[in-house]
Amino acid sequence: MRGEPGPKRPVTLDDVARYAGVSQPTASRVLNGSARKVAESYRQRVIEAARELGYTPNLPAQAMARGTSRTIALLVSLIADPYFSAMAAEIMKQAEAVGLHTSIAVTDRQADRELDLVRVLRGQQPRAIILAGSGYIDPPDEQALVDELHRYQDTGGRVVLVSRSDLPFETVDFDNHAGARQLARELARIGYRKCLVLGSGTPLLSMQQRVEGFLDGLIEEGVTDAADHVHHPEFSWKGAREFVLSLTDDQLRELHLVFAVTDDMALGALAGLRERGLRIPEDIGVAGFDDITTLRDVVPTLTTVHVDLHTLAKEAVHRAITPDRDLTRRPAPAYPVLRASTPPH
Amino acid sequence: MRGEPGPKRPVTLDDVARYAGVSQPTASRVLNGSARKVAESYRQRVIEAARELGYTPNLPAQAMARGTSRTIALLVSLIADPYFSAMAAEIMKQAEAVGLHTSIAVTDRQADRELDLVRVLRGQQPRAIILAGSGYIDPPDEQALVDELHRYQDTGGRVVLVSRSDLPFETVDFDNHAGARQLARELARIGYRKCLVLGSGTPLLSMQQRVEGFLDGLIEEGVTDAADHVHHPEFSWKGAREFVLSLTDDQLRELHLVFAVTDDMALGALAGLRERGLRIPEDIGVAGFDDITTLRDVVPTLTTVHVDLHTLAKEAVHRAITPDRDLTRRPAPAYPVLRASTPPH
DNA sequence: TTGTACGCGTTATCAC
DNA sequence: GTGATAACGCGTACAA
Repeated sequence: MRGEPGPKRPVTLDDVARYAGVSQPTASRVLNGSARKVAESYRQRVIEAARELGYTPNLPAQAMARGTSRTIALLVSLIADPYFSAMAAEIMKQAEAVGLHTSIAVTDRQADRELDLVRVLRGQQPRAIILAGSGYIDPPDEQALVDELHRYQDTGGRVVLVSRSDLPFETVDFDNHAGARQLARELARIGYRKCLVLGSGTPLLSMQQRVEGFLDGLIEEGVTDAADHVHHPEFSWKGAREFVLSLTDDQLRELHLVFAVTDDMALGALAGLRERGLRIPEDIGVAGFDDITTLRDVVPTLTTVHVDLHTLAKEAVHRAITPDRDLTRRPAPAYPVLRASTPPH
Repeated sequence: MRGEPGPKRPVTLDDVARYAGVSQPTASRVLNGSARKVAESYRQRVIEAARELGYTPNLPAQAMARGTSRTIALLVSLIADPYFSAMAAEIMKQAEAVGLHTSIAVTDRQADRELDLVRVLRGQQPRAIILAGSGYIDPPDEQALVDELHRYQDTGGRVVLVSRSDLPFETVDFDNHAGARQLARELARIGYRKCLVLGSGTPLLSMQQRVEGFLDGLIEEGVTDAADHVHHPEFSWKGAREFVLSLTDDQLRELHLVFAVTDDMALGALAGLRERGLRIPEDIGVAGFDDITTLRDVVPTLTTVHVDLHTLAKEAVHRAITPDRDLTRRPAPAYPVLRASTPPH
């Protein structure tokens, strides 16, 4: 049975020390300190006492005493999104691998929330702040955000941008251009030439790189009018679908392929194309970018560009904990994966 | 240009107070305290000083001084999973609505990690610990976990289980039984009678409730041999697919429907059925449970049981911050949504 | 209403 | 090696 429900005081290092019959600093050295210059007999007693009392270090207290925490703060725009949740999971895993906990905050795509959250996160005294992804509904008050991050940086914090570069801080990203270019070349080689390219209505460098990479790839394969078919609908499943629905039958009929800069948009386009009575892939091919895992059950399986999240996350965490600013940009690999949505044309 | 890169000290409340020409407690009262008994003139000066200096409260310090933080800790088994990420997002949103930040940790389905993480989370001194979802690869050392959580509870922390009830703590869950029962009744009414039921190989109460609800629903509609077709493959997409692949053609042919206790498993079954040459829904219907949003692009659209995440998350957060233990169990709604994967049979 | 003094749990700097 | 003692930034009795 449980004891009295009256909230007791948590077990502190002091309790452990007293219980073990040593001084509190000694207990600290055994349990949390690095230099192990404690007699083995004391050592054992302290460890035993901690175990018996169920001691857990008070992290806030440690953070304050040390002046730094073992936490990295992660700011993502969405979490209930397969792409961002995969990204968050990978970053958390990498952080864990180097002994860091991760605190996540979600902006929900609102730029003003981003500023507030950075402020809060900064208050957590994290080792680094990682801002992943972007895409806003309202235009960001960039200057205020930059100021806030600079203040954080000035106090020794590290700021790392993942898959975005709209702010003047270190960035890690995929090789968007190469991935899209390679995809375009492979598709062109199997007969896809008339391609509709759906970029992002929101100006995002990563997405622009994907558009340009795709166009460059087509041009290299001799497709000359590629740039004529680039559009920038709203950056979402909905936006892509609605754009496709807005096309005329004639416009649709002459297309070989729709390439969207994200899988999400590609699926929106796919939904729209089907609503217009087109069969995928018999009448028109569809390709995306990201290779979201949860799309394995979509039929037909989607041709896309696989991005190496693992490498990206590793690089991001590496930069988050490495003080010297090695500005060598090593984009994470991205390579095309051709599937059923784009059979040879 | 940035100033000297030499890490400066973060701005403290003391700095703000000095800058504003007031004492530190006064600054505290203005910026963080609740009772607003500060002269308006001082008030203004403090706020202005804080703004100019870019002050952010040191959360660890606040937590220590107050003895409690404004954080709730969330422990989920997976984050790169549409179901859990949706759950996490909703819980975070609800927490935010009551002014609480959320700290997420991921067990990656390893029970031993769960114990470690609870220990770490406890160290954060959160207001509450919410454990969402379950499903382990290795069997949990339940007693150690329970002890750890009890210690936390004894110091005034709150423990809330979401969608699991394998531990002796407050639980919030969906109305699994009613949702599955209703689904079964609706399906039976449109002709589905020979139903294969895929439960969870891992013993989980929620999943068992779904199985029983479904069977009860069938029985109410006059299907008598319902219980004969219940199986418990590994609790995953893979497990469901492999189970379906292990069936004989004869067994498959006589089925009208496959019901799996999660959408994830339903899709695994669907993949397996297709590999066996069956057309969905012409040859056999498929239904799941959860109504994962990201499945909107699956063809045919999946019949499932929609779960009201919003209500569940709200209830979970409510319990996490409400001291009195109101043990009235109010399961969150779950109701069937019939889609293309189960046309009238 | 405002300021002084102290405590929160921990680490770090010292003497011993 | 070990143990006093002083920080760390903030909240809060208490006194003024």
